Amino acid sequence: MVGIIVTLRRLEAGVVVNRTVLVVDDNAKIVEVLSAYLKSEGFDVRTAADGPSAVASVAEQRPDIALLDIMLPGIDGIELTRRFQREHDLPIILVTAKTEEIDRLIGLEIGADDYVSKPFSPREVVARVKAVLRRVDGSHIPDAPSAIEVGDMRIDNERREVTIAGEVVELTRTEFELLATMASHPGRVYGRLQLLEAVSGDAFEGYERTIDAHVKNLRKKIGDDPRNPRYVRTVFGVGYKVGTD
Amino acid sequence: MVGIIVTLRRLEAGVVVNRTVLVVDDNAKIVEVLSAYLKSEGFDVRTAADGPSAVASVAEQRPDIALLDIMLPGIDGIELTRRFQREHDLPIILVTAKTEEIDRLIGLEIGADDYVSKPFSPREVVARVKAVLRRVDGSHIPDAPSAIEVGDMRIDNERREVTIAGEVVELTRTEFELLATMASHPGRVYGRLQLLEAVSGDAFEGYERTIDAHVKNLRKKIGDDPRNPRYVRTVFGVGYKVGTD
DNA sequence: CAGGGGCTTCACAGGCAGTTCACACGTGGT
DNA sequence: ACCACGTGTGAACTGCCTGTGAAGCCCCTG
Repeated sequence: MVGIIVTLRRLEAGVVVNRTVLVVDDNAKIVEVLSAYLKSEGFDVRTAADGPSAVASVAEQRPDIALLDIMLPGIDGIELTRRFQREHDLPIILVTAKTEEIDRLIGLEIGADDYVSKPFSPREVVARVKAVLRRVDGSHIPDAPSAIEVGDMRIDNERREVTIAGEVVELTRTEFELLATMASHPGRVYGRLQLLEAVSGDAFEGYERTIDAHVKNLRKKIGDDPRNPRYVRTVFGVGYKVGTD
Repeated sequence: MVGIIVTLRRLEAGVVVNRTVLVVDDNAKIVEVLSAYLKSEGFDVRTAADGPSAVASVAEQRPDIALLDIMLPGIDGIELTRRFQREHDLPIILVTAKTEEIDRLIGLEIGADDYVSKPFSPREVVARVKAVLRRVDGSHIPDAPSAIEVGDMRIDNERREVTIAGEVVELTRTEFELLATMASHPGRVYGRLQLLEAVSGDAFEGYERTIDAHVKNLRKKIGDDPRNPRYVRTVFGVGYKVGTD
């Protein structure tokens, strides 16, 4: 069981302080991947592998937000959520193994600020962490515009929704991640390995050409012709990019 | 007239040099992935697939840091660590297959500067490489160069795009690599073998004159006259260079 | 447990890019 | 000025890269 704490910058008595995120999961790999992403986004990260460790970590120093797995040794995520919210008014994002659990949790009025179901992409988690922090203290969190526009296409990270000329386009999780990743830096070229990592969290396993398949499906849905693309351009021998030539 | 925007560099006797990382692993894919990420962060990367090759590579030219797999044909990573640290005072990051091995290794006081356990994310590795280099020589490591300017030509690595006086010039992958490689050290002369390696990743197969063909095509696209070049100059009997005379 | 959706992998086809060759031209040395 | 050798160049050839449809697999759903 591992817990991670992450932070984004915040102004405190005139001093710039990184936001701290506590990540709690017993899967070391998940913790590692999330840590890397959160750190690269400017958060400070602390980790815990089980319930009691998480409690100790929060008691020692209150993080700005906690990411809790539900299945946890010692004390489970639900109990932790109750305790942290009551005692520390801590924003919480719960991680569940099954989608259906979310409904049950909401029914139980657990009161977490957001939920993420596995499998999730690191990008998605980071986006939600930022969203919750933004919502909670309404402040300026650098980066992460909630929506990006490329031509008449609009990518809304918070709602996880893409519209073209106002029309909603239904995308799968992977397709959205692919598009959102590339659109976060329009014009920048992304290699297949980078995209594979952004989509699956691991660049080492998996077939690079899988990305091609997703790009194909994505293009079909957004009505993009590979020969004359408006949105997703292929960069021969390198990868793909979105937007400006 | 040469202008450099940003880059991962260090001043050495007045000369700008990229940091060099030696990646040693017998898994070709891992080497490939790590190389890609490290290069995209502005590092020069050399690779070796076994112990003896690594020794030869370091003897030939000392890298700034080495990334060693523990399980290695010929000479294992632990022995390499001892040798490199004793003989070259080389910063080392060890890669292990099992987390538990790390504790054992620390117990053995191998003296590596850091450890990474598989599976790891490429980002994590890059972060640790930077951290170790920062720790070792105290200097801040800036982010990867986003663009280099030579006269009115701008080479944007992130977008993989070249503009001259604001006009975009369409280049193939090889042409871009060629130009970007030479432009990373304006004024420095590159031999055909060096360029062949930079472009194909392998200097030992291929015809040197192939570079000439690419230079020809490149010059045509950027509007450079071989007799009176503004950007890519021929160094008779040696190779090519970009920029200042 | 049958159905469906989504992710991955595979095989094939077409096209673009890389390589090579041969010859013309320029360079530098004698 | 001549010669030898390195370089510029256009065209043909080869090979790699990408786009694509289809099949397999896994997980979730009803």
